[in-house]
Amino acid sequence: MKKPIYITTSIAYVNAEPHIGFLYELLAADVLKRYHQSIGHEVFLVTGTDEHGTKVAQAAAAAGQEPQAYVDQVAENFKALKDFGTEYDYFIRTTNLEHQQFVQEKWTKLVEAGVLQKKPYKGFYCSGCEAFKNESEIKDGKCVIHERDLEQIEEENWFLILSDNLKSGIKKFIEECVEPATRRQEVLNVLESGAYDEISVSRSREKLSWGVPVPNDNTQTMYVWVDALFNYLSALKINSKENYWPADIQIIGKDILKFHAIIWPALLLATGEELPKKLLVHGFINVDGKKMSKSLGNVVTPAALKERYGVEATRYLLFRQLSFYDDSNFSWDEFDALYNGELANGLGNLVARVIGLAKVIPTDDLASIHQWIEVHRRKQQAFFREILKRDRVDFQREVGGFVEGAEESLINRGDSFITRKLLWRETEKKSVEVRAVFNLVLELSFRLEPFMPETAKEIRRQLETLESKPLFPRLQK
RNA sequence: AGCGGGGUAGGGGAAUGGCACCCCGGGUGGCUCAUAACCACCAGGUACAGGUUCGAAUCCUGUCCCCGCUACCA
Repeated sequence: MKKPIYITTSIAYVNAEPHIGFLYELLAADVLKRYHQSIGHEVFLVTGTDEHGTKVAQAAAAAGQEPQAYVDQVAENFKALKDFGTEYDYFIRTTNLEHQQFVQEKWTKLVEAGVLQKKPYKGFYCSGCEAFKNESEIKDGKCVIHERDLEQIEEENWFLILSDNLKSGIKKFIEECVEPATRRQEVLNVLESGAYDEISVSRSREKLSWGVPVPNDNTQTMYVWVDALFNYLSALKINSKENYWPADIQIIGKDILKFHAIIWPALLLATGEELPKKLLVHGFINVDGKKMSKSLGNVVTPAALKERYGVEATRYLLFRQLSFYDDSNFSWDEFDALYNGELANGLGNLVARVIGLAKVIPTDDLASIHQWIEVHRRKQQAFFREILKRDRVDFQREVGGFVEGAEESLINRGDSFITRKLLWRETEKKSVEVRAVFNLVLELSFRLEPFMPETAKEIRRQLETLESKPLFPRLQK
């Protein structure tokens, strides 16, 4: 029996409401889960929230709430992304007591392994970065990023020490598991620069009170990343599924690559755990060319997309318009154009055409539709197996329903076929051709199923009943 | 400053050394089954200057320009 597939997203930091970047990541995990399930794999998908840290405490204070009450409330907003058909199996929260206990056990192990050491530390601390800065990051006594004065701090902190041995294990991991290749190179540079040879992984309690206490050291709180990264394992422990490790696919954003490609494998190697098989790194979504931010007021929320396009079309549009592995740009106009062009005029219209024509397929012929469906299901399974063998799934292409090895979509092929064969004339004499295009739509429904599961089922329902109902009504200006 | 990403048709995006492709928009013709939808054809493109190569959007060097790593933020 093959080990079940374990897929994770990053856990979202709860100092703000969810936006479409996180939804996109979660949807990608969901699509991969559906690909695997459709070929018979068991899958466990975990997402969740990272709820510790100074910024969360500050956000709570700003909202006039106790941190726990605040995170309880925000976590619900992230859980609600299930509305988008994201079938996660477990939602991990780092304030979960079992998780915290788990992290403390791991911490103790890391100390025993000699990887964590407490050392007096004298350094320059930037309150903007919430990190100590080394010489290359300081200019004229100021942080080069924040251009603000640094605090000189002398205190004892815990450090994660990367031995040469650990580093070579990390390097191997990066070379084999990080996708896409540009990210691989980027993070290899960081590893080799030595900037992460010693990482401060605790903060004094006064500075950071909202976090997991360091075991046997009541002066220190764990750095949030140590706490957060272990969620991928604690989620399994909590569900008694430890045997699902190592993760098959971990999906993250490019901003947290260093933590996942350097610190995470270090923690795993040092505690004798296997490393994840793949780290899939996505880019960011800009809005009208600018980064999404509260101050610019250009944050696009999942709810806004859902309201305009509905869940199924939102899933389609995010994957079709945006480039998963690179940064890309969101604009309402482009989404509208794509919705009308490919979903209303393309897919929806084609299904309606075919239903109309299919009335000439002899009834006893149509009675065997279930067999046709099974044929297509098996055909798609073979295709999906091929897709999953690739280093990374090209979501943008797959969601477009392209014919294998061609730059033509099945939709265009169907429309073109109907027109060339003039299927609406003397239709009763062309039942062979009608059946061909009918089957093409069946195939399309399976192809799109990981992205638009409800639509796929609805297409098959309409084909079985020959009852036409617009799938994607045109958007009016 | 440093690190990283990028510049592809009028707009937006693909293309991991091998026919530059997709969506929107423009033009011409066709069709009227279908959601005023669809089909065919046409026009139009790799920022600039060199180099490597049988072959470069892709690799190398240089120039110009844009963006991210900067509160909030994936």
